[in-house]
Amino acid sequence: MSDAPLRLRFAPSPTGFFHVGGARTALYNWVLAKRLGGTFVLRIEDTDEARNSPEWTQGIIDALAWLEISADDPAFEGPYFQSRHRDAHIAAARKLFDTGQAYYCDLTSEQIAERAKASGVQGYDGSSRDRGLGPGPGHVLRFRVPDGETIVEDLVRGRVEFNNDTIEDFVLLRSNGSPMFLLANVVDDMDEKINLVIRAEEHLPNTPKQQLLWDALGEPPPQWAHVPVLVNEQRKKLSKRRDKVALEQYRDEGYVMGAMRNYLMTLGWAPAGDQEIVAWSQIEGEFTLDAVNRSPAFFDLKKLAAFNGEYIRMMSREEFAHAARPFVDAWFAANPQATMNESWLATMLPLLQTRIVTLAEVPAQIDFLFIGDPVIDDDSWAKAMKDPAPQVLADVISAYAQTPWNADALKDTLDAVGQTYGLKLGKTQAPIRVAVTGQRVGPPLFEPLELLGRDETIRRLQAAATRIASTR
RNA sequence: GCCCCCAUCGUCUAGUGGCCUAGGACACCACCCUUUCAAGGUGGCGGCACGGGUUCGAAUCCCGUUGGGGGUGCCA
Repeated sequence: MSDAPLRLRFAPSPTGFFHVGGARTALYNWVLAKRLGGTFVLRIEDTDEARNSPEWTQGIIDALAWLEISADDPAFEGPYFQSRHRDAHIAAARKLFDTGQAYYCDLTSEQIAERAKASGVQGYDGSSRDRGLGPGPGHVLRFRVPDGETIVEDLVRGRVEFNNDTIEDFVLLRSNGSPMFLLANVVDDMDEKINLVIRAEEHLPNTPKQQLLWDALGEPPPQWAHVPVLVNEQRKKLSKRRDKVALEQYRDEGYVMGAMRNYLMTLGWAPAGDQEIVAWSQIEGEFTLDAVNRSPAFFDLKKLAAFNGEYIRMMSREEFAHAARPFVDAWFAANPQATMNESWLATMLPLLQTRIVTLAEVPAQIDFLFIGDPVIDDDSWAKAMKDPAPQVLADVISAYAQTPWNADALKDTLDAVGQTYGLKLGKTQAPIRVAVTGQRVGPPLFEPLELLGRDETIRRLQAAATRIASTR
């Protein structure tokens, strides 16, 4: 490798939501840029006019920022837009044509398919190579693949050999004159002085073609590193159609950045030691490409969830309250009849921190506090209100009329009632919990009772007693 | 079809010829703790795809088989 400063790039196309696979590739590029003092170039490959849309570009920038790949960081350069370099791509194409390394071809896709069918050999057969065609309507510019073999030295996969006979004369310029990916990508890498390309393995078959282009244009190719693809449970490449791949969606569902970032890094790589949940600083200090795995990795939602729960538990109370806030606010916005009580929220939040996996679960755990009547879950009701629950309920109502109103006393009083029926506390609290919260499971019970106060608690207990009476 | 890549518990991985009776994590199961549910603790289940070599010695090196994946566009 030369002594030139390390320049990496991440080159997504703005054709949809930001993909978790793209996020992993971006992270691998970013961590190396930070680790080695290199530059991370963001290049938006917006040359597919049919599928591009400007809003996706902002989505990419926002998603990267969420992962703390910040446009404000000195290591970050860009974004550059490939579409603005069209002239350079075309100039490179012209140079290849002028030097005899590319030629025009007027065959349509249909004609090529017919010839392939007739000859039994798939792909384009190079039949226009020596026809001396110039540019014109319906003419594409094709690269004249030289004889020999192309050897790709890959930092992850080692030496990969391709016989040039297996590489067809690929298209550089469409018949409308616009440059194609293979060319544009190389010319931009050249212009931006990229010397290490880290991308997904699906690009490995493109690499000999691109390396040939570098040679033909008279520049030494960059180093390559092809990282394994991310796959679904069927072990197929993650796809936007089939799989949940939008990074934004995970963020909106309450996955936290640290967990996502840490998890993504462990798909194909592992930090030293027995710990895989580690600080970003450790990852930055340890990551190397030769330690990256070569086989595809399954993007496992369960493990992501486990990481997320772990990261939530690692938060301080303040961090957790801050992180949960948008989800609480969203719930109140959707439930205008509910009344916010900041102090109650602050009391409950710490009780939730070990009980949720995503931040989006927060509102459902505490909503009963802020609405007039809890929404009774039928299944919970049926299970909790079996005998002797009605009698327990009645006894608790009268006992709670005079108990000192604090969580400890409420617990002791309830326990005492239960014992007269030979019940353990776990059983005794069930009907009370359902009466007050509507649910059989939830956060610890006595703290919210204390918050709700004697009147409201007894009102809810009585409502439950009435409901029992009316269904008998 | 052709080209290329890959192959350690169900999953993500550690392992770079002896430290491996293969380690960790997720998931799963059991027990403990416990006001429900979690969290936490303890323990358990479970793997080097197969067949040949090389070597005193192979999860590690070589070859083959099988299996999986990627590519094969006037998409990127």
